[in-house]
Amino acid sequence: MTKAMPHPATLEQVAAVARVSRATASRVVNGDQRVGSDARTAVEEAIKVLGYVPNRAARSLVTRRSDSIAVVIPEPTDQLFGDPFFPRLLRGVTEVLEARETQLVLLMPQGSRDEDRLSRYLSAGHADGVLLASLHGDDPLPQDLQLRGIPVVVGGRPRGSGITYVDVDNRGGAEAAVRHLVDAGRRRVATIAGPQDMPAGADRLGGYRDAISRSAQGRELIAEADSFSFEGGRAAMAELLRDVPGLDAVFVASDLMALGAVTALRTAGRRIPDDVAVVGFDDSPLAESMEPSLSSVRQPAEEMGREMTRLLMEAIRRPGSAPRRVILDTQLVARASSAADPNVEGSP
Amino acid sequence: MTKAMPHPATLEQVAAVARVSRATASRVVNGDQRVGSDARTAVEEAIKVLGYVPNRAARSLVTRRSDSIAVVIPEPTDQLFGDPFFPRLLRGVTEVLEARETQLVLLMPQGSRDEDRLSRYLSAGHADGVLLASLHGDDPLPQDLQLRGIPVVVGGRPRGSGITYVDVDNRGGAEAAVRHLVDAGRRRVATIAGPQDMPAGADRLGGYRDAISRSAQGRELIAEADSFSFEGGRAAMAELLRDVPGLDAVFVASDLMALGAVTALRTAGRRIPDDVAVVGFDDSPLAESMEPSLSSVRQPAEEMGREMTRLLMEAIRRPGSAPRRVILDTQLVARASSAADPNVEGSP
DNA sequence: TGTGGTCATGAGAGCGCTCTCACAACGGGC
DNA sequence: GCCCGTTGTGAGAGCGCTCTCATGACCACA
Repeated sequence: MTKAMPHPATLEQVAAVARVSRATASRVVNGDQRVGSDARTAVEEAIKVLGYVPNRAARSLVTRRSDSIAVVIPEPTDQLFGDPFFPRLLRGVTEVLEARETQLVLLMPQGSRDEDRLSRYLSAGHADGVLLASLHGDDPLPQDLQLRGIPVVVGGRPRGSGITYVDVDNRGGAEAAVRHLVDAGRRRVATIAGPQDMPAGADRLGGYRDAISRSAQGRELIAEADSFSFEGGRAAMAELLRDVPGLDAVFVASDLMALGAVTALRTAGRRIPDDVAVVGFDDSPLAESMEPSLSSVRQPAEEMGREMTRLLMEAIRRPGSAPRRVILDTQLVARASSAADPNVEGSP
Repeated sequence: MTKAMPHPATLEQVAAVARVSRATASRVVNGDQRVGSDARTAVEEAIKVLGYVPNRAARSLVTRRSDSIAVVIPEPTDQLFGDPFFPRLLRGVTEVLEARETQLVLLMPQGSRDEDRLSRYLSAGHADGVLLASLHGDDPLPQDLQLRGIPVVVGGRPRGSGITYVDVDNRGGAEAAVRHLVDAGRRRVATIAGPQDMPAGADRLGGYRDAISRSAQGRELIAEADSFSFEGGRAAMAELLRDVPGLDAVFVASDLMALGAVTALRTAGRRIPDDVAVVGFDDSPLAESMEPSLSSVRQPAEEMGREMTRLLMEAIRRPGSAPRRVILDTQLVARASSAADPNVEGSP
């Protein structure tokens, strides 16, 4: 079954076949311009014939680059994403790396022992840079690595400063969602906010406030859920209905919470969107699946992955350059749950 | 900001500090038993003092092992999983690799050009083995790699034979779900099956058939959805209600389809679980979130990752050993949607 | 024809490690 | 006392590559 696998071809062999020196062959492989066209074509031919692929280990050994970057995903991240945000992010990362012939090494530390190992691993220069997926709370890891001179880019707004990061425009997305509701003629737009100790939670609430302050509706109508969960959304909606029975729209800071909110609204006998319009956040597959389909704010996960990777490659190329931050636009996807109320539409 | 990063310590330096030869230092690092205790402690001390971490590139160069494995996730996989099956699988993989000091290189080929590159990359020996996440249809990749002598383990049942793979017990899980419904006193248990050209779809339907054939209910009540989607589930449920208005339970081959089915049941005025009990498959976060909460069959994603990795490491250690297959147990998580019908309970 | 410059090419060192082989020291069997 | 095996250690080759430096060919200009 197992075929005798001959050793992969070496540069030496390529050179021999092409009747040039190893140095010249190396130049061709690495795109050095100063090679005569005869030699170049001969080498290219030899590479094709032998199926030559450079040996990364040997190359790394001398260049002191690993041509790979590490993607670090700390423990509880997968809890956060009920939707495939995560595969999408990775997809974006691989897309950019692919073109750069760089490898993605995935690290998922669980517990502090793993984090130690990770720290040692990274300081040993086994990765040229590090991508840190949204960390929980005030993780010291990015600062740590930065101090060690290892390029880092964080996904999501980190606590500290001086760190390059990419975030989605949570604030702007929330603001757009609320504006959408107001523009549709809703007069009492409430929000169900996520936990305020998470940047995403706080920013989305901020966006709601921005929009309300610019609207005719004077009062803010806020219920804060203690977690981005179904039950959190349900409870917060029940609370809102008790305090503000007359509300006619609600912006919910996550789709899963929105599902909970919709359940509570149904229980209370409100029709969606006729009585109450609902907009969620994330645009998870859930959103399209709900009845009625849920309007939601879409996060550009792939683009986030791409942008993080671009910034990291840049930081690797130019060590010591100033930290940067990039905020990516979100996009409101309007669906049935926030369709304009036919009774109200048209009235001033 | 960027601290001058001194070169990481080399084995040579460790040897010098410990006053032994490089060879002896190497023996200690690699756990060779034949080292005197004096030398051993001296080297260990030196390693600690210098913060020595072996250079993987140099090691790989001579051992011809990469001490890394590739995890390949072909394009459309993320569509399939609305739930975080995928992060959980990777978590399991990293868990095992961690202990083996092996790296995980993630590859997400998109399109055939990427697959070519991937093929070349892997044949160049840049990974000691390959983990293939559930592939779509009859991907030739596993056979390909196997022929090239590269150890492969596939997640999910592949089309061909002679390949080591790990799968969850789709059939058994489905059978348990249906049995659960029958045991709860349901008399007309239907199923909404997934696409039959996917192994998971076919196996889950097989499980339903097994259970029905062992039950008092003679007739199989089957509707086949054309995809594992919300809409597929909704349409199939509507069809079932038309053909078999008297059904009192339904096993749905995925949670997302179950959500669609529940919607259709509601529209038809059926109460859940009083009139119709529902059980899904996947136990995604969705299941717990639904109203009523959805009973579902849980897949051991982490364990799948762990087992795949174990098998791969084994295959790497012993090249040419016989292909193996491992089927992991699924677990029925009973929730409100399949609670025993109070009207029926107790009656013979 | 001599001189300086550019350009293509090759020789060779050396990246950090493992592993084979040689060797010294020692102990026991005859 | 001789030979054998065992055990701990070191010397050194060499993995496949990049990159510096030297070399020789060629051209332009004086």
